[in-house]
Amino acid sequence: MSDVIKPPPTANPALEIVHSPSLYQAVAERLRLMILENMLAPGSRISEKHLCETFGVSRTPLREALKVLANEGLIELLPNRGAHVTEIDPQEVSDLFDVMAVLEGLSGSLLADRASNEEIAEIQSIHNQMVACYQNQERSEYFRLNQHIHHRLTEISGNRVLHKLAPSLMTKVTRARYAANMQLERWEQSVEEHELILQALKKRDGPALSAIMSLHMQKTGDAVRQRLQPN
Amino acid sequence: MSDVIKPPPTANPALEIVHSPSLYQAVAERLRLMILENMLAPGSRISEKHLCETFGVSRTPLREALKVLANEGLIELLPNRGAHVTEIDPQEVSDLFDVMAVLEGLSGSLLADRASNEEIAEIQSIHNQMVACYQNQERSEYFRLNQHIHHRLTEISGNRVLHKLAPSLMTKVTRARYAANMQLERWEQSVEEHELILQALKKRDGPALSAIMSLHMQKTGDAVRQRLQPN
DNA sequence: GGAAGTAATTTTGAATTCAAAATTCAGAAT
DNA sequence: ATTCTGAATTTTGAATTCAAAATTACTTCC
Repeated sequence: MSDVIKPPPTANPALEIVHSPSLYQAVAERLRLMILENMLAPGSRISEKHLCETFGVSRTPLREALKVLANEGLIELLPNRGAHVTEIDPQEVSDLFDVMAVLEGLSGSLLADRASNEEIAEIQSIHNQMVACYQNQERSEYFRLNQHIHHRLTEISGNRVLHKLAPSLMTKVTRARYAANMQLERWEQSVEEHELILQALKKRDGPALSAIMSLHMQKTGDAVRQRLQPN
Repeated sequence: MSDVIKPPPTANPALEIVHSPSLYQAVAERLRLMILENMLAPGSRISEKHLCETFGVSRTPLREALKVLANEGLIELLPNRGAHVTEIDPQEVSDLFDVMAVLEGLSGSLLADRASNEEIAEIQSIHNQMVACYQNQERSEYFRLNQHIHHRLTEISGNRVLHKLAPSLMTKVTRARYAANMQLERWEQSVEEHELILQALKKRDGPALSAIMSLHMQKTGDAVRQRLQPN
């Protein structure tokens, strides 16, 4: 294997490193996505050399990215024994949703006080798109909008710590949902809950909004729990 | 400056890199502490070369540590322009305490259900030591025990996500408290609140414990807020 | 045929090197 | 004196190199 012709940066265009603020961030971003979508199996070992070739970067920025991901808990670094993708532990996923639920509750309280009319209209608009996706059974676009609306809600809540914290937790939530491969029944229920959220938001009813958003996350958690622990 | 005699690892023993699982972690740990205690002033630029000499390590592990700290939000990495210690933004500190308050609330709910008698006895013991420290006005030891009791409480709550999340937020809380340079008046009140927490825990009164722990964090936040915004 | 020990290979951790970008400094022009 | 220009220096980003540890493969012995 000495005469392997090194291919141009990478074969798979989906894996190419593009629009990079800095190289390690681009690599971290890519890795996150790969772990999220289970392209890297939980528990599997990550070969530095292999990933370097895949991404077309040297080990330095890759290893920097690995350190960041390890800090986020997506991978584990065993000293002198390489990086492993963390397993999806049902207990940890359960714990995660409990934490997310109280954070959503906080978000709801703040939103009722702070959302402007324009912002509420924007949320309504995203919600309408989501309903349309549901009716057309456009699953992945619904998923994308769902991420987006959550992101905007934490942003509009005006608590910057919450807004910075949520995405990294959401990454794990999304990973668990991928693994759980949610069903349609829950989809309908979820849309209804979003409807209730919009109503409470428009009424600016803090306690109600807080309760519903928290409950929504709890129920999502229940559904994921059920599928991860088929007992 | 070509004949500089390189000193043994480092001059200041307090800065020496010791008990390291891996080098970058040890460096990250040290840096966290230095930022926490305002040895590195908020807003100040971090010179890689200088820190390498201080720690006696090469740039590689230092830069890995910087990436991790940036991810935690303790420093900012401006591309091609170095690392800066993040400023302590009063608004962000305020937001932080709001988030911590709901997390403490969750912790309280869980603790009432899950703490064993032995664990409650352990918490009581730490609390007793804290009271003794208060009576003897041993400020720094009280501070240390306060960190410890919070850490144990999240651990005993049994929610691993909470237990992993809290320390990194606590780092920022501690940093804000250092910056605010808390006064004695609040100290007495704080001890009383801890007393109430113990009582609720022993009664295993979930709602009460949740409320008190959350309130305790909110009040700490109020005190810090007041000192950071002297208006 | 299987286990144990040892050499070769691979992989990791960390220092060094190299190139590009930013900063500093000196000198010239206004 | 001040501002502009451009070379020298420093600092950063990333690749490469080197040493130590771990893994693999091979040989020998039972």
